[in-house]
Amino acid sequence: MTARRHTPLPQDENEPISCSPDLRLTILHGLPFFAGLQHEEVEAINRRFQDRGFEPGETLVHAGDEAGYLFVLAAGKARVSRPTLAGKEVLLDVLTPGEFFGPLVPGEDTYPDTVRALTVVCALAISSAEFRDILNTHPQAAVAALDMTASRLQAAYKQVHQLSAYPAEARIAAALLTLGEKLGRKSSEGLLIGIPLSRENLADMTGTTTETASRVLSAFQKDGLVKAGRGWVALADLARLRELLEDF
Amino acid sequence: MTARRHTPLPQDENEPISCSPDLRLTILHGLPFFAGLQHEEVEAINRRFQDRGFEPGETLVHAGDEAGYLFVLAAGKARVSRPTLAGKEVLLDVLTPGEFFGPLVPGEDTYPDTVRALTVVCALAISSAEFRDILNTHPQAAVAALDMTASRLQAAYKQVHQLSAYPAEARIAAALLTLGEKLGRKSSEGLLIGIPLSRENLADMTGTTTETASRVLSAFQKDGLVKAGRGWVALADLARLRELLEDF
DNA sequence: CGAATAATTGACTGAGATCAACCCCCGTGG
DNA sequence: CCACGGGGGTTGATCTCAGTCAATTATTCG
Repeated sequence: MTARRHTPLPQDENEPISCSPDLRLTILHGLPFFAGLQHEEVEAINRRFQDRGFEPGETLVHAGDEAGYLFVLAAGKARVSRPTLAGKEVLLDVLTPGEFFGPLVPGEDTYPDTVRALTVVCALAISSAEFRDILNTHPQAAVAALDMTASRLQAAYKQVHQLSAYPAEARIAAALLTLGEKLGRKSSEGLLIGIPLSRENLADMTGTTTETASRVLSAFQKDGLVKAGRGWVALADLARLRELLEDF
Repeated sequence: MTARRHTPLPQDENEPISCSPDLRLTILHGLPFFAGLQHEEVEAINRRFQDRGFEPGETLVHAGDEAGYLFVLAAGKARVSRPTLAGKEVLLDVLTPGEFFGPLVPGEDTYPDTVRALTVVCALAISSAEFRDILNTHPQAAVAALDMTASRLQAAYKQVHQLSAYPAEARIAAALLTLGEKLGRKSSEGLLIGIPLSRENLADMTGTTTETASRVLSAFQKDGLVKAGRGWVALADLARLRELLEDF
């Protein structure tokens, strides 16, 4: 028996922000990139971006496609995954507003990863060359980009470490805790992970299979560590979940 | 029978560059960070760094230590590894001249990783705050730092992907090819990997054990793909190694 | 209500970890 | 020079975690 029928996920908390022109400026101002800049500077930068909206599930870019544009995620969440030759997908990251992806140095000619919208997404697109120009003329933006990239690098290192050293159970616990930190919101079920999260997704990000993810999650649920249903997971006992990680 | 007795590694090609004061300027000028700057600017920057030399095997920073300084690797090579609670080490990266590590944003208070010199190393140390100041005032340096970090992020993603999707044999082949690209030099044995590389090292970076690394390497050797001995590996047949990777 | 998709559960299998014995270098000191 | 010792490397036997295959049950949606 699962914890509750229907999804407890805010199903249309579709953040009402779309890509409407009048909101772009506000959004840009709020981005860590341009936090310290003058209004006129942001306006000038604003003109250099195109905006594009995406529905949940839509693909922003497809791995292998020509890397025409660099995207800055203005609103919403997106998943970055890399396809395996065997047809599987490995989930590498979840992007939140302010983060960017795409060809940073002009040499990269195809996207290595597929990026898909998890919620309603507003993305700002720009050519690699123009983005570099902005970075070169606005040191704060460059430093902000560096900070974000450095923190993503740390997250990736953490993932490498865990994949190398931990068994499946611990990796899934770790993934849940990371997701909870990044995307968690309080709910009656516990710390609810704020994106649709299937067993398959969880398997993709921990290097396991749906079956293993399901078994581990069932075990966790029986022990009262999590509550889970079709497409969602909530963390019911953070402390014991962390504790479980220590044992490796 | 191994391919050859004694190590074919250039055992004292200890790049004669030390941290001597008169060479620091030259080194700084050569770093991608400061490539486009005026001589006077580099001189000013130079004064803000301390230099520190390390012998092969010496530890630059230890995981868990207070993250006092940020280091820029001026000369030599160093390995970045993260210890497991179980006492193992996962090799995350090999740093080459120009790359940096340490607390980039002032919040990071302890080093997450251990960094050890692989060769004679000259490192330039600076406080996080001062480094940020340099980045803020020299956009090109910030963009260079971003480029390096972005490329390390890509490498880390690649590693995550491989750990999740490939079996041990393929991961080892991939690791060898990556090392060959980054550290390879031509030799009579083939493309010789220019750092001491034990089976254990290889295991650490591919999430396997010494025994598995040894078995796989033996198999590769029997097939003429590599030549290996105590502490070194050379790639004898790049094409077939790459081909082997395709089959997954 | 069905049809489609997600999740669960069980039985079987296999890649690779673990445990253990042994060999080879290579440095050291008598 | 040789005896010794230790660390890296190899090889084999066994065991186990998790992947695979397969059947069944939930849940959502048209």
